[in-house]
Amino acid sequence: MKLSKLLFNSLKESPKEAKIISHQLMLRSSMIRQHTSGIYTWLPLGFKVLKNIENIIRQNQDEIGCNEMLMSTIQSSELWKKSGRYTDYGKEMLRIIDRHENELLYGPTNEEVITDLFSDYVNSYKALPKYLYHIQWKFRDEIRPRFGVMRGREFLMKDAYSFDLTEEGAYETYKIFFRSYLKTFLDLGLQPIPVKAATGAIGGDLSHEFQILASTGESELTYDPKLVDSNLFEKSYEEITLMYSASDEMIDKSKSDVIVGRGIEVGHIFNFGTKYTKPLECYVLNKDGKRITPHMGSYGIGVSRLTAAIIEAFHDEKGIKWPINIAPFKINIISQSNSELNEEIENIYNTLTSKYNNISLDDRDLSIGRKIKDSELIGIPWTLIIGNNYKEKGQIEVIRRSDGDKVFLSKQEIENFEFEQYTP
RNA sequence: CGGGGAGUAGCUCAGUCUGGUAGAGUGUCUGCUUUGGGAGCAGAAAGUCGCAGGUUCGAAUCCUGUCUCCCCGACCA
Repeated sequence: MKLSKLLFNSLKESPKEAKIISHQLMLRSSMIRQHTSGIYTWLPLGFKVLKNIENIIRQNQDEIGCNEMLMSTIQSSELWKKSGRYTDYGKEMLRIIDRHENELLYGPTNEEVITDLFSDYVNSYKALPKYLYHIQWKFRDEIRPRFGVMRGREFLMKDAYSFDLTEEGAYETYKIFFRSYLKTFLDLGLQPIPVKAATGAIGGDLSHEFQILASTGESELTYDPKLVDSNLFEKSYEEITLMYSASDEMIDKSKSDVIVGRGIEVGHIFNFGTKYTKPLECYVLNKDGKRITPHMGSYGIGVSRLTAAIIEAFHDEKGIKWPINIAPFKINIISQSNSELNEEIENIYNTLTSKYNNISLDDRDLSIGRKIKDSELIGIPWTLIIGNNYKEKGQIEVIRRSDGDKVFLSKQEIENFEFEQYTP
């Protein structure tokens, strides 16, 4: 994409409401704009990042046989009255009355809707287990929204729901999701710490949060340092859960040899048995024709929060440093304006675009210094400068955002350069 | 919800104490000069001073009410 076409306006100073680095950088780089407290418009750059994260999550869900679907944002209150949560959920729930005086709500989560749907569509034990998910906007009327999209009221969440015939089956499913979550966060370039967690309003007896370590994180956690391991996925569920970790309300004060830190909760998984299937009268028939109440679990990932969490993990004083598979653009080509090289540059841009399909060309009429600053702020993994060095020596300067390393390559070499081999 | 703070130009802020009719930096626009690290010069546009009411000859400034936003704490992906 040519940056002259992009709705984008970098800010030198950060708006005063932004207190944490990810919020500041998201505002300065035109990723988001606040609409009202805890509610944001995703501008083109932020939206690209959001979609990239979403796709990595989607691939991982699909890998474990999860069905993607899309449930509505607005729900009827009826099912919530059946499950008992219409009163339990309290003021966090945004309630809406339609013109016929019907009570509706903006969904904060989807256990009721999915259980009702499953109950209608699945009648036989042969269909189990089934995993369903969607990626949809949620609304929770937080007491105090803060830190930009880190704690918004409206947020994008991937929520999956599993249905198993037995408690044992549900436990096996829980382990599958547990491991899939580790892989998802590692794919996103993050180091997840799974911690035993309280189950809160969702209910149930088994639950893990997935935390990303960050000093600005909202939750306190303690963990065995061995959990910080980029090969964590190689270990089994049992091996991992033997290592100690706990979120604040579960902390065992007598423990030693553990690290106390702060984290950003980016995922949460629950195993809650028949908590919803029972009140909503969801059942399937077993081979004896007897009614069996399925065991459920639910599995959330905060997609919009992850954009902020990733920035918290990858930034420096100059701006964001996106991992290459999340970056809004992989490569940004910078040139001088009014250059005689325009045709050459256009060629290089087209060649790289056909290879990587996600390249930007900064064709704005600005000084080269300004373009470099913007490229750093936005956090594009590779910046190519086609300027004096190219004119004089045929060299393109290639700068890697992660560490600032530079190499000078010819036009020929650029076409064969392995840009994908990149970790921040 | 309790405690604290703030609303003045797109952004950062001064002006409010002591009332006299709107300022700076940055960004934006135009022209010229520039072009390797947020360039220089000249010119321009841009704000019903959050909103409503009151006091006053006169209100960004004083008074009353109200709305919004932010920060600290208790809940959550």
